Parts: sequence; structure tokens; C-alpha cells
Amino acid sequence: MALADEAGLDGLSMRRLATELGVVPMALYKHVANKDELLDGIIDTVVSEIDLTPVEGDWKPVIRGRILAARQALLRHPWASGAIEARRNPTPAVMAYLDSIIGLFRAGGFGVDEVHHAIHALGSRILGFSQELFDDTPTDPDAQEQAAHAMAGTFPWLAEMALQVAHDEKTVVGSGCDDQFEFEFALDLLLDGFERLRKAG
Amino acid sequence: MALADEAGLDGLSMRRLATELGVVPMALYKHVANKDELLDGIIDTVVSEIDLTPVEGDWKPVIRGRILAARQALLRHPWASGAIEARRNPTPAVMAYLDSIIGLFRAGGFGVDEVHHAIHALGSRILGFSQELFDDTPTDPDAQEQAAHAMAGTFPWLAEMALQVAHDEKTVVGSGCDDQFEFEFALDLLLDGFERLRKAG
DNA sequence: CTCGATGGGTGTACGGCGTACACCTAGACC
DNA sequence: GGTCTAGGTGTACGCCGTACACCCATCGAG
Repeated sequence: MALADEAGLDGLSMRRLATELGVVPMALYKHVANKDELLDGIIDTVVSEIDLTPVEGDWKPVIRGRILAARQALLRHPWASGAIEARRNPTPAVMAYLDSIIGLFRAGGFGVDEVHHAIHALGSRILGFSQELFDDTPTDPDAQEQAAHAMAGTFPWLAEMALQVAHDEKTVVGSGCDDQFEFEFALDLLLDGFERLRKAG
Repeated sequence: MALADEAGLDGLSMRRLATELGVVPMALYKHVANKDELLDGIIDTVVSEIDLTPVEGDWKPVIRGRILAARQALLRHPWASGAIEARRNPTPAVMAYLDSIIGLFRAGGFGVDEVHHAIHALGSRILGFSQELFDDTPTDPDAQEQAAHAMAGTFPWLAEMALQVAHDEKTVVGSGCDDQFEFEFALDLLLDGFERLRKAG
């Protein structure tokens, strides 16, 4: 049923998925009320991949690990994070995940208010634009460098950063922005911040 | 043209917008190549509302102010942030905004790498779910409290937090989650983190 | 063994979407 | 007056989600 995770496509749906299953579109409606419900379903199966089994240890590494696990699950299904955000009310599995995170904070000695703020901080996108603002499709560094030079006049600082990235790409192996690193960087920054607040508070 | 900011609706478009302008749908295509280009257009007009005029002062309050200004602009047009995120490449105005932020960091003494990480941190949604995970449509506290109790069994920690929020709503005026406060909380946490890194760095 | 109910698949149809293509018109400019 | 062109028009196509009516195979009750 929710094995509809299949062909891994996102923007395409319902009629398409039906034919993919060798069935007429309307047949799907015998299993789900509408498309949203179907999406809720597959979202839940993805989120359920996150390992929520209790772990012993200090709150910080434990929470860190769980969030990174969630990230891994979402990375396995690139369309998922977008789908989750588009939903107006969270699905049960999402609730369960959130609940587990909150529980870890509470067990770590945080007060309810503190956790509340922490959850918001972890969930908010400060710039209002998401991390994937630039699609990090790996273009070759030289083209990137050229583009950077081209916009040096209008967007000097952006260009500077882009050049640095292009440079790194040519010297070190791997793609310019190490997304994983960036993610952990921001995560640790926040976790450290929470810790300081707790000690201070 | 981009005065299409009009009726403030989002999910509806093109044909709809055409009739709204008293014109046949295809007429729009004499001004924009396709719907995406139109969206890019209105996104740019929204983002252009952000005041990017140079400001004197310490980097932290200046950046803080600019980001909060951006937030105000996006809050004025609730559909905008979603639209921006959905776009694959940023529009010029978005680039200009990013550039200005990067510039402020650089002027504040940050190195290129540091700024790079900072930008990523500011832009990422750590949980993978956005802040508006729960639509904060103001429901009455009692109903909320009841719902919280109902899920206390399955999601104890979530319920605990929800109860606290419901309680606050009844005692203090204003809505339970002060979004503005939460936003500034996360923002300051990150800014403080950046500062410490720079001093350590 | 018949019979009704029921779960799942089918076919047709509607209204909405974005947009390709060919056409028309009113002014601007030589 | 003749040409060019920017902008508006009409028709049509293929996609989408889904409402509604139908059909059939299985199965438990009588």
C-alpha cells in the first residue's frame, strides 16, 4: 500500500501512480479518501524510518544523534521534506518524532518553556529561505568560478563566497558545500546555545 | 504589472488572475513567459521591500535588524516565504538581500568561510520541518487543552508542552506561541554563537 | 445452495489548470 | 498610406483531482 514510495518521483501523481500500479486512477480512491491522505500516508512511512528507540547518555549527543538520524531518513527521500512542510497538520509519525525529541530535552533537565523555545529554534528557518536556496547540483568549478566573476559587480560578497567555494572544489575533493558539515555546524551551534542557556537559566 | 500582489491569494492563479484584471488568460503571456516567471516577478517585488540601505554600527545589531526587516516583509505577504522556497534558483532581489547580509558579516570581521557557515546556519531548518509546523491558527485554549489531554497517552511530552501553552494563553494576553519572540530567540542564539566562534576562531 | 452484502476495480464525465498557436487590432513611425 | 509591432483574443490540447454509477468476485448466513 504505502509501498507507493516506488519510482521515487514527486511532482507526479495519482493518475500516474495508478498506471504505475497497472490500475485505473479511480481504484486508488478505494484505499484513500483523497490525494492529501495518500501523501500523509507515504510521509508517515518515511518518517517512521527514523529510529526512535530510547538511548542512554547525555542529552546533547543523544538528541544530536536522533536529529541526524531524521536527516538521514529525509535525505533518503528528497521529496519528503518538501511534502512534510506543505502539510498543514503533522502526521502521527511526525508527532511521534517531535515528541521523542521533546522527551529527550525534558529528560536532559530542560524546563517546558526552554524546550518550547528550543523546538521552535530548531524548526525555524531564520532567513526565511531554506538551505537548499541554491540547488547544489554539482556544476563544474570553472563554470561556477566564471559565473561568480560575472556577478562580482552586482553582488560582490556573494561572488566572493562563490569564488571561495569554487576554489575549494578544485583543491579538496568533494563538493563545494559539504551539506552534512553545514547541517551539523548549525545544529551544534544551537545545541551549544541551549546548553549555555540552561546553565545560565 | 507586478501590482499583481493584489487579492493576496496564493493557491489561485493565471486564469484567475487574468479575470481579476478583466482580461483573457493568454494576454498575460504577452508580459511573462510562463507562470514561474510571473511568480519570480512578484517575489522580487516583495523581497525588494526589504530595506537594504547601509547602516552604521556593530555588526550584530545591524544584521539582526536587517533580518528582522526581512521577516517583516515576508510576514506582510504570508504566501511569499513558501513561494520563495519552492523556487529552484533565487531571484535577483533575493540575491541582493543575501549579498547585503554577507556583506554585513564581512564588514564585521568575519572570514569568508565563517560567513559561509553562518549563512547556511541561518538558512537551514534543522528539524527539516518548518516553524509553522502547527498552524498557529488561534483556537480557544480550552479546546486546545482538551486536545492535549487526549494525546497525553500517546505523545506525553508534546501534550505537556501543549498544556503549558494553553495555560499561558489563558493567563497572559496574546497568543500562546509568540512567534516574534521565538524567531528572535533562535536568531539571537545563532548570532551569539557566531560571535563566540569568531572570538575563538 | 442460494442470497445478499461488501471490498475492490472500471468507465465516463466535469471543471480546473498551464499554455501552444493563429488571429486581430490600435497606435507609432517612416 | 503603409508597415511594424505591442498587446489583447479565441480555440484547443493534455494534464490534473475526483464525483458518480456500475460491475464482479468472494464469503458468511440462512
